[in-house]
Amino acid sequence: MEKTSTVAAKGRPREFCVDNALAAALGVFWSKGYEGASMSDLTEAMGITKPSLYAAFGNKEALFHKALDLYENEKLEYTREALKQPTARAVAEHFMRGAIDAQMSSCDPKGCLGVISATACGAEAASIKADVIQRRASSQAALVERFEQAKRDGDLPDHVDISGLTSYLYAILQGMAVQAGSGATRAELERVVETSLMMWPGR
Amino acid sequence: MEKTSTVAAKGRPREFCVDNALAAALGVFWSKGYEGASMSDLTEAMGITKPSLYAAFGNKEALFHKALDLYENEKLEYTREALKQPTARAVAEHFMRGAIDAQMSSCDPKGCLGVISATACGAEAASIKADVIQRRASSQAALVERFEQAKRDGDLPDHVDISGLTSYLYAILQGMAVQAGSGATRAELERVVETSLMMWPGR
DNA sequence: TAGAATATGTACCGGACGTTATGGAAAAGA
DNA sequence: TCTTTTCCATAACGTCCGGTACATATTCTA
Repeated sequence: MEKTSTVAAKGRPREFCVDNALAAALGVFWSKGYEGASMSDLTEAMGITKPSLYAAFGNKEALFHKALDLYENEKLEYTREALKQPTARAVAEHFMRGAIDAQMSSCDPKGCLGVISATACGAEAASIKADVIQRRASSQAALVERFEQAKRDGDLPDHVDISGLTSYLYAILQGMAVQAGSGATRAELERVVETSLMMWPGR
Repeated sequence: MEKTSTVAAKGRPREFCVDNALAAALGVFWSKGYEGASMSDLTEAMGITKPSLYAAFGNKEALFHKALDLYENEKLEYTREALKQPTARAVAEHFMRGAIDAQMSSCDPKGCLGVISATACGAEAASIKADVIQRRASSQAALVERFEQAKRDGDLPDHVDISGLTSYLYAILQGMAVQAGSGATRAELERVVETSLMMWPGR
């Protein structure tokens, strides 16, 4: 007796687009952080009232998790693209240049939502922080796997510490996010990338 | 008619040690961030009441700036020590190993107060963020100067982008702080440092 | 056309926040 | 001892927080 996703809704239809509202909420969380974003900030940016928000998304925390899903799917697509690059070096370069585009987009807040949410330290953000850290771990695991493949390909020297190299690359990405959030220019971040690539093994 | 800092205070002497209280406040800010630290958190950790806190430190923001002074003087001493190292590589290594000690001390909160405060995004933290960013800029300028000296010493190749190299090293340090605050182990951070040193030019 | 079901806007809840007024206790100088 | 100064403690202030009743409005089903 599963309800096939019928087109005809029962009651009064909502007057706002859930996807648009969620995108607006993501923008608020991204620029103000989880705790820094008040319900008033959110409802104002989303163009809805609080009861509508609670009816559609549950509560503030659930809204954040959904915004984080959207962030991963839309803004972090470059990370999945990066893993498909042919060499370890190209993977790293794609990661870093993609991070610049994502963190310095003129129409999005600066910095990385993951870094912002993981360094937010309030008590109420504990579950938020845990979610972000877990997502990062699985993303990092994928990169480890990619680098191990690179080593099998003879693309990375045998003596390389894969886990260390992965954490190292992530550290650069996170540091770039910190700097992007602190007012760094795109040119400055590009010089960080150039410097990193200068040091990267091979070529 | 300047009042020489007389030893004899007029009225009733305060019953708590200002330095100890400030150190306790630093611990709270460090682990909870500026906005995450409530006045109740602070007064409880400092062992004083709110009126005492306001009388001695002004308000929450002034207390934070003084805690930040203490943090720079005590916990970031290794950065000034690092600049005295003989080679650019030794400077970088001292920075990174010092960062591990500072960010992973067993008796201090994990991570870096500067990174935490710069990524805190609430509206009330704007002045806090500006202060932290400004301090970081002057610290970074000192490292640029040190690397320029290294270039003059023939210690860094001429083609190196000093500013890029500095931002790159800071990015690694900031990324390590993010990871330290996210539950990374000391061993993991040490592998980041080893990887970074593996790639560092020279030796 | 009645009724069920859902969305909306207003107005409000208890609680935590940073900050301060008040009142009394304690220690210094006279 | 008296005055002055500064301290400590309680309790309250006004404001904002996340979250919610309530009544009204709009759609579908029957």
